[in-house]
Amino acid sequence: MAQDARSGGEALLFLTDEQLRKGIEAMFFAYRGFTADPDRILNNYSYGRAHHRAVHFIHRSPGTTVNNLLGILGVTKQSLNRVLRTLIEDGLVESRVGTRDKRERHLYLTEAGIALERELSDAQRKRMRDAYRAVGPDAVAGFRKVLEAMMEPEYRRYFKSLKEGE
Amino acid sequence: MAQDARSGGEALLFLTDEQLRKGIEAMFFAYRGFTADPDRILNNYSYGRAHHRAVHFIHRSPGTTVNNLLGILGVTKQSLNRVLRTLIEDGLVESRVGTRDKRERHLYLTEAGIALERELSDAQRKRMRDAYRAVGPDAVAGFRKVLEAMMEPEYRRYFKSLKEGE
DNA sequence: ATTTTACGTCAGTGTTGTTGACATTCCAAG
DNA sequence: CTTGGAATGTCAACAACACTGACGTAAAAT
Repeated sequence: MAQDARSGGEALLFLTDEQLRKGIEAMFFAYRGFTADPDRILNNYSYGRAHHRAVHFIHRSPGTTVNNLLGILGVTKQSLNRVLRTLIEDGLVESRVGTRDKRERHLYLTEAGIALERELSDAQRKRMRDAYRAVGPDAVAGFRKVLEAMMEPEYRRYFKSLKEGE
Repeated sequence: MAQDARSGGEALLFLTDEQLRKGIEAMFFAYRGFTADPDRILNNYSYGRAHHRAVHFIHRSPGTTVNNLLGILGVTKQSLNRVLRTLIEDGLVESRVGTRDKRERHLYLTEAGIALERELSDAQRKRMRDAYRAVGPDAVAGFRKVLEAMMEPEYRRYFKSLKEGE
């Protein structure tokens, strides 16, 4: 891959292969930090990240359908179903048959589910807040811009649609 | 970003739970984008992310030992060993007994290993470069700052030690 | 000589992803 | 109204990859 940074001069120095590799590794280590706290908590409940993701997005969009969740999470419905089944059995998630379309199942967190979601997101938010505080608003704005630019277009669209107006 | 730190004396508005949640979700979707290209490539070789990580860090630090790699990757030796064994069997990685300390195994990429590493990192760098280009150097600087702040201290130290001087 | 370190391996388990098969429900064409 | 296909979700079996625990070998450190 051409080292196009050279041709542009000083202004593009942040695009050297070396800089990009640092960015890649930073992403790797940061994501581990990002998931470390929830992972520890989930371990106590013998749940995994898949449970966390399901709980998170059900919390964000109560009443969402299984199919909806599939699109967001990007896994097979069978994989999601296993996770949902345990969450339902354990009384953290409630599944209601759709009234308009009885094929659909609408998903809601129970009180216990809300409690777990809070425990997880409190921990994750704390890490995010500490990081944000350490670097200041301008850096945070840049952080968010790069993350958005890195998403697959399909999910970027979804993400942006959430930003304004929920 | 609709709200900003400047408005109405709310210097900390970017720390609201809502803003933090957006950051968390951005991280989730971005990381998926970040791994999407390598995942597709690895699929052709029937390798997984674990192989990618091993290949990446052996490439970055040729001659690194198994123990070293364990520390960086944060997995058990059994887990790493399974991956290394297939990479060695497939002729992508070479394991040489240490000369100074014969207990150690020093790991190197073979020609084939270097080729795979290049294929993977070209794809990943391209995504990173496109994202960087889309947002500009200031945003990238902020991105990097937040990522560093989000790492576990132990790995942040390691990461920073790589930044200067390799 | 004994202990510790580095590495490899075998066995067992759990989470999470996959495909394949199947039941239910909706809807539209005949 | 019936029927066939599409959509939604469930169950079963399997693969990848993480984990723990136990054991073995070799070499370095004490």
